[in-house]
Amino acid sequence: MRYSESHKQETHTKLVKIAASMLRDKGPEGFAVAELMQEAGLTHGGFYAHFESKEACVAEAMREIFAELSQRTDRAIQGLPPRHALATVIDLYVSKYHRDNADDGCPITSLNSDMPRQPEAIREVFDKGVKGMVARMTKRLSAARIENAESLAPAVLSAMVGAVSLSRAVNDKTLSDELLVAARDGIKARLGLSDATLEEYA
Amino acid sequence: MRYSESHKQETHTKLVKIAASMLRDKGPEGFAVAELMQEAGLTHGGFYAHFESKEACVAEAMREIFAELSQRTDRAIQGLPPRHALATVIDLYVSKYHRDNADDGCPITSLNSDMPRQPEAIREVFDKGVKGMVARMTKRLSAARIENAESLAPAVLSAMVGAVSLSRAVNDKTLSDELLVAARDGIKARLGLSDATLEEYA
DNA sequence: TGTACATCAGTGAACGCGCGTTCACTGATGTAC
DNA sequence: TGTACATCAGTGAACGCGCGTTCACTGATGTAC
Repeated sequence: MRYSESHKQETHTKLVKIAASMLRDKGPEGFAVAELMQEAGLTHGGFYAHFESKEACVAEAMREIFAELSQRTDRAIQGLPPRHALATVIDLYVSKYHRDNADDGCPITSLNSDMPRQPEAIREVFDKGVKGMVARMTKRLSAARIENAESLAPAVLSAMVGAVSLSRAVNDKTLSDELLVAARDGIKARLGLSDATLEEYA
Repeated sequence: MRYSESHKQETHTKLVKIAASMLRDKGPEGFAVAELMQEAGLTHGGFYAHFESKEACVAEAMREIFAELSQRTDRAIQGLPPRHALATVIDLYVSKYHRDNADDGCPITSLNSDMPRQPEAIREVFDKGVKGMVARMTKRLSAARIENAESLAPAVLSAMVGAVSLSRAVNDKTLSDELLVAARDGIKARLGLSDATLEEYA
């Protein structure tokens, strides 16, 4: 059963990664321990060699997701001028890809209405994630020389979250597409980031 | 066990009302049939004299909620001039009361991240509710003489939803309050509905 | 270098529990005579 | 008007099921001698 010295670590990483996908796709109560273990090619009993409880697993997965997402976004806008960087962050978040791939997306969007029903430990991880995103948004707005960055950041973030959440919640494809595009354009327009304006500053 | 002729109807109405609260408070999987019946002073077996299944009960409750909310909003802005009416709708929706009383609020906010995991029948009811709200928002924007009402309506609605959802999802009271106020002011500012502007047009 | 043993990631049966649903039943009512 | 009966909203025990968690176990590995 044992393979190499670092084998447990590798298995653990794999489990967290799978949990991170399932958590966002099916919600905290929507995926089962047995299902997660099966996906990793293991049996359900082994779960408790890696996590104290399902709750602890969810918390760890959520921490990992927020960290990964932050890095991925930084990478995507690396080297871009501030206004383009900001527009890119919005375009990436309020996108069809994000809407259609919840398992690879932001937990704020996929889990927001689950959070009020979650235990304290999980809510704390979520809060840290939100605070991080607000802080980074504030920096990006400032860098793009947009006024009132501090009060605008939470407004912009919640508009982004609402747009993707609602476009996912809706079953009608046409309505969903409309919502997504209208919301994205609305947010960018409010920040003076319409495509024409971007060219101007490029 | 029988009381009056209309007794079943009364019981049914009461059950739908309780289900409507529990649905928004705890989510579609978060409340149990037995819990609902107990709340109504009945035993769980009687549930199936009123509903074909739990799913049917959730669908009916959601239809009822959307209808009730629409009427309540219309009543709240009755007689107000268009711009004040619009500002009032936003103030009522993006409010601490709405954040703190999910069981009495809008299902779009309390159930958005549950919807992708729900059966078709429930998603259809949800879609109808969203379409109704978008249509009414469009009318209100037009009445307030705001341009591009049709493309702005879904953007405004999703910003409102995102604001309340996120302020609920967050556990930290200070952060939650900040998010709520920042988002509400942002939406109103974008529509030229800041308090000063309202006075001007009053 | 070769052998005996301790370790512990992973196995798989079993647990208690809450869930949605079923069903034989009860008994107050409205109706037929 | 008084009596016998059909109705059906509501009762409560029981069902099968999936869940998170526990636990005695296995067997390849690293280590002690």
